[in-house]
Amino acid sequence: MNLKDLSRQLGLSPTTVSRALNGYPEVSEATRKRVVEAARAHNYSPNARAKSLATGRSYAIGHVIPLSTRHEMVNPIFGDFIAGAGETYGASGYDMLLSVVEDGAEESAYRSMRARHSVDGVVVHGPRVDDPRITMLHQIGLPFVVHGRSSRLPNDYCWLDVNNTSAFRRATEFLIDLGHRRIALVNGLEEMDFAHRRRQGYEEALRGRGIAIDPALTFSEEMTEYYGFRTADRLLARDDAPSAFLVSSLISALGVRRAIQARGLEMGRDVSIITHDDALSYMDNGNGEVPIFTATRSSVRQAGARLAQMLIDRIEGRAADTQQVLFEAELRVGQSTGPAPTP
Amino acid sequence: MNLKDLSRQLGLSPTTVSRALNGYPEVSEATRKRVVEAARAHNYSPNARAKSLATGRSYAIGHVIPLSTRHEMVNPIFGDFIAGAGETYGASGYDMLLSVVEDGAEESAYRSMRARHSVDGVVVHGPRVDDPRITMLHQIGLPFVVHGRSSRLPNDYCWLDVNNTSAFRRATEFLIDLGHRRIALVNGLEEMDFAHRRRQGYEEALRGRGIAIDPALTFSEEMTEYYGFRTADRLLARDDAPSAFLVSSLISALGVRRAIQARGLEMGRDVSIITHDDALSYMDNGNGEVPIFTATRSSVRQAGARLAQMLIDRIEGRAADTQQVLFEAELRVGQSTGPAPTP
DNA sequence: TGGCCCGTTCAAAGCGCTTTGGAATTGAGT
DNA sequence: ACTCAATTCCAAAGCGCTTTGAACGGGCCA
Repeated sequence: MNLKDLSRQLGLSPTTVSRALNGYPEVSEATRKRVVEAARAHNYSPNARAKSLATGRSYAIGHVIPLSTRHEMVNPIFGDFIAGAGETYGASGYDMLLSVVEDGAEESAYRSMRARHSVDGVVVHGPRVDDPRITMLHQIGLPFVVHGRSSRLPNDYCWLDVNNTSAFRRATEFLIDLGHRRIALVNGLEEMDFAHRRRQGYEEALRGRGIAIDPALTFSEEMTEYYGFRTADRLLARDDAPSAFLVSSLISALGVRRAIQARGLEMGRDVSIITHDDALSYMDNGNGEVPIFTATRSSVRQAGARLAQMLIDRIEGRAADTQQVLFEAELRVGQSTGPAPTP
Repeated sequence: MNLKDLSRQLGLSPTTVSRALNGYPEVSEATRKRVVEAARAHNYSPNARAKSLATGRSYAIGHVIPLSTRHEMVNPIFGDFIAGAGETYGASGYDMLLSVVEDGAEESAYRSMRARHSVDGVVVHGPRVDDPRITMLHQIGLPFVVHGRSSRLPNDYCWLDVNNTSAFRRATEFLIDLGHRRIALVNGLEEMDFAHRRRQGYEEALRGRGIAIDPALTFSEEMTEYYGFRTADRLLARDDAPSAFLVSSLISALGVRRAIQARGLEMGRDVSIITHDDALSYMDNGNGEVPIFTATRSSVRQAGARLAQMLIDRIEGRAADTQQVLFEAELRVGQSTGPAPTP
């Protein structure tokens, strides 16, 4: 069933039927009603390809995700982000086009989406401190929004970010207030902007309280469970072991906890942990009761929903080209922190 | 830059240029070369919408995922599955269209994809024991493949599944061989086909060895960390606590381990665990060395890649409509299992 | 030299929709 | 009765591509 068939059945021209369905005013309410009902009865939806060819709009948003596990995207938070964005897309009638590419092929993927007119805009995931994709997208004129920011670039694009610096500054200060002096930072890859900013927050807090920064206590890697375990395990073996860990991911925090427990120590008494928590649906950190981990928390799913809305608003001309939204993470105190043990 | 522009620049007709780029034989190698180079030089890719309108093919595959967390999709394994499928799509020139929908709206999402001609086929995720989507897709004639199976339906569709029954049978037998008699089953939702089959395997093994099935030891819920913790915590408080746990998800297994350790017990000595392991990229269960958990293991990413290939082969007419692939899970012995403690 | 075939190119139609620029109908105003 | 504007509808062009059917030369054979 296509437009022509439908219009023939109704004894109307395709023009009128199209207008009736798209809410144009040049058609009487009586005919509109007749048309809409017939469309539903025959289960008619316009051919999306034809429609988009005619309108020049594709009603689709592109997401390019690199394959490599070095990157933080094909990873636990991805599903939740997509769920949030997908919610928004569904409500606004957009499709989501996912493109999984080899590392380094991201730029050409964006170019291809542009050349083939397959999307109206794209979402940039996992920006680096100095991310070439952003300047490139500007150049080729493909509307985009960024999940996160790129510190070293001019701040003239559209982004949504968590205030990573303040979150980790507050978390560090919280630990210092509890008497901790040796605080390890188990960070993500610091070429990633979020990790870079988290380190800044950590360092600001230490400097602010006149505590020297010990490079032997800071780590930057891909955030697996094993990374958390291995790092904590080695540190705890030392004489000058840290009394607290600040961790960038709940997954890695699980590893840190495992290392602590493997040594017969107790989390929250012998060793404290604060982790960042993306509020993932399946990793609920305490399930509404007292959280297991004290955490800086911000829902990545909500971020996805909001960011998608920003992009659509921009595409449809309802919003400026440089909306910027900063979420503040909440510091939720759980069972994993306590006063620093006296030596 | 479109076909017309490009052909004008070359002094050729659009026909010839199109044929040159699509590898048709009616064009001399000299012109083909000239055309291909010009296309690259001008960074030309055909407008995907126009192309698909003309060919009737869309070169896109649809994935519909329900929002609800009751379902197992917007969840840890989703990212890995997509990564695998995306790999295949990329290699074959297909796009992936993701549609996130309210629970229960899945069928209408498929219908809409069909009516709007926005995909050439779809992947069905998380089939129930008796899944209406499968019969519906048959009816509307949209090519599809299923990740998993639907036990109670005629077996005449295209699927790829892990042999869940045999995996859990073997795992159970392994525990029995170690002397365990009270084995708890911490399963996923048993309306889901995979969980249903896992229970079958578990029961077959017990029956085969003449061990009575204790309903008080089997559980069926959404597989969160907290579910594992809570379930194990309660069971271990009992006088007749199980000596082993068979768990359907690594995430929940983490919760079980936490409960064990919280009681000062040791995993692998006091209490054994076997879990299913989807070989997720960021949850590496032992990192190449001795696995932490003894596990039935099967890569969900590989499943995604293979299943995508099956669908494409089918769409392009290279394969039968009812290919069926059964992966056997590998039983990897790790540190979480040991002989049953003597009471 | 005429006729035929092959290799190469092209003009034009068509995919299913939107949208421009009328055309037909109606009703009110004078 | 006639004009004019508003209302309601339509024919046709166009979006950028593929594909059918035909044209055009040149080489080859008789």
